[in-house]
Amino acid sequence: MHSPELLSRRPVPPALFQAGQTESLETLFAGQVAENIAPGSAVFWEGDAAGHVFLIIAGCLRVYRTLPDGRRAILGLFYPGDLLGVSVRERYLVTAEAVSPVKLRRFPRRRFHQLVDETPHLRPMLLEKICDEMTAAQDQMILLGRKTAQERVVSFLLMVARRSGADARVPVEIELPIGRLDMADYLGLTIETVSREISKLRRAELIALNGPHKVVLRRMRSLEDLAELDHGESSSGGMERSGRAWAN
Amino acid sequence: MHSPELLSRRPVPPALFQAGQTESLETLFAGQVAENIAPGSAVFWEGDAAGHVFLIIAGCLRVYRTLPDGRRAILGLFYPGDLLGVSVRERYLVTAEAVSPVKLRRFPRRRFHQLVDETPHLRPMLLEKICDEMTAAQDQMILLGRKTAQERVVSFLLMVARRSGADARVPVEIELPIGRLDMADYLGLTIETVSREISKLRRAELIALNGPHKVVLRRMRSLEDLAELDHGESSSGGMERSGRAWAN
DNA sequence: CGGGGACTTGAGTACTATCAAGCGATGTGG
DNA sequence: CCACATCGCTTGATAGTACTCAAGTCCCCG
Repeated sequence: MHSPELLSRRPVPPALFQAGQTESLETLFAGQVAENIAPGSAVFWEGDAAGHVFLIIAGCLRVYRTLPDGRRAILGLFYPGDLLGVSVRERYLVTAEAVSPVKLRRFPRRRFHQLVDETPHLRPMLLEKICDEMTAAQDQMILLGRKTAQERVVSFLLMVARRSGADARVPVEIELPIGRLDMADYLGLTIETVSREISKLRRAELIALNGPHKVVLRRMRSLEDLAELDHGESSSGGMERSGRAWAN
Repeated sequence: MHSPELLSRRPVPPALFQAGQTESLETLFAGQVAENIAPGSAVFWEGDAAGHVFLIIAGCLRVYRTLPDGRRAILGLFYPGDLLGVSVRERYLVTAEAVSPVKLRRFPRRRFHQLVDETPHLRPMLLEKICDEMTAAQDQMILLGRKTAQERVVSFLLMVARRSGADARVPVEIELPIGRLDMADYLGLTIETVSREISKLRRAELIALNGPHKVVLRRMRSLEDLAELDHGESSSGGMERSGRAWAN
């Protein structure tokens, strides 16, 4: 959902020069120690006082909220380069947990906002990050509200492929960052449905599996058709629509 | 309820703004003519060049996106006081349409961002607006991904009640801003399911109807239980949870 | 008074969830 | 080294929620 190449033409604010000290938001974190988070441990919990902003260096995190009766919804996945906890709120509204071994740097939240606010060329960068997050959230609302199980799973695979930088044509092998249960909670499905849809895709020879976490996308074009891409997330031009044209 | 007169201060030419004169984001729009949009007409379309930011003065708008095969997902509803089109993107990613007669003011987008960027006390206000929108989007993802039809409908009714400023106890009458089809596309359901759930709530005497658009919430506490409120949207303290404890 | 739109209700279906095994890797202890 | 427990995933059988298709009602408006 982050397509930096399309957005990088920001109008640079005509303003005072800070002598090019901080080039980007990331450099704010350069002085902070890198921390390691083990898979399954939380960076922060829903309800915690929002003390820091985090820059992800390596690994993958899940951000989720839980209903009173235990149902869980994963609201986003965070990758290297993403900022976590930029919200203006005083408390985190979600829980953030490492999925794989994560490396990150933290920065006090208030000071972060203060620094960004004082640095003209950083302000639009923060706004853009947040707008990207908003766009991702909108894509997700469409997926959850209007896509079928199959479309959700395929959309997810394509999203992972895109984030892996694999715009490449034909057989792309991707590594799924999360397990089936996380996929289910991210896609608004059950673990069994996710598993079944993946099996169906495999039987249809649109994908192949090298273990449960390695997926080869064998026919990108067909997959893109199946995902019912809306314009916001296209990664290569699809042509005509085919109904559910393949075997069950 | 949403007093438009609060937003239409003195008409001050935007060019004259100096630090200290602008009290809030709304005042930026004070000098712009108010436009009227008829129900069903669009303010802008998905894909349009993002030329303006809009301040809603009166009425209600739906913001949606459509999949290639026609399925529609309403991503948000906009009310007086809300800002529309604040995204940093060069094109609108959604369509915005008036539901009821809408009154709004527009402001050139780039100039809006430039002005906000140059005005220290406005910057945090914009950030906060966007963070609020993000929070709403997260609530919606939980609703769409993990709530049942009944919970979605009840959540919607309570959201409308909250926005109507009705924190009041007992029998609250609310006016639904949108019709059944819009509710369906907003809640990720079909029109029939929405209708049926409302009928069930009526038969259970949790609500009453004065025509399809006027709903009396007769037992707030029970409704709140049924909505499976997560912490982010509580409007009055609920205590214990009750399973689906009422007749079908 | 008739037409149309919005909403409601009914009957049958389909998709996804639920419940329940089964499978295959990994890891541990006897 | 192998039995055995565990965990994550897959598969099967069945159930149930929400969808689809189809009337039917109500109300507004011409």
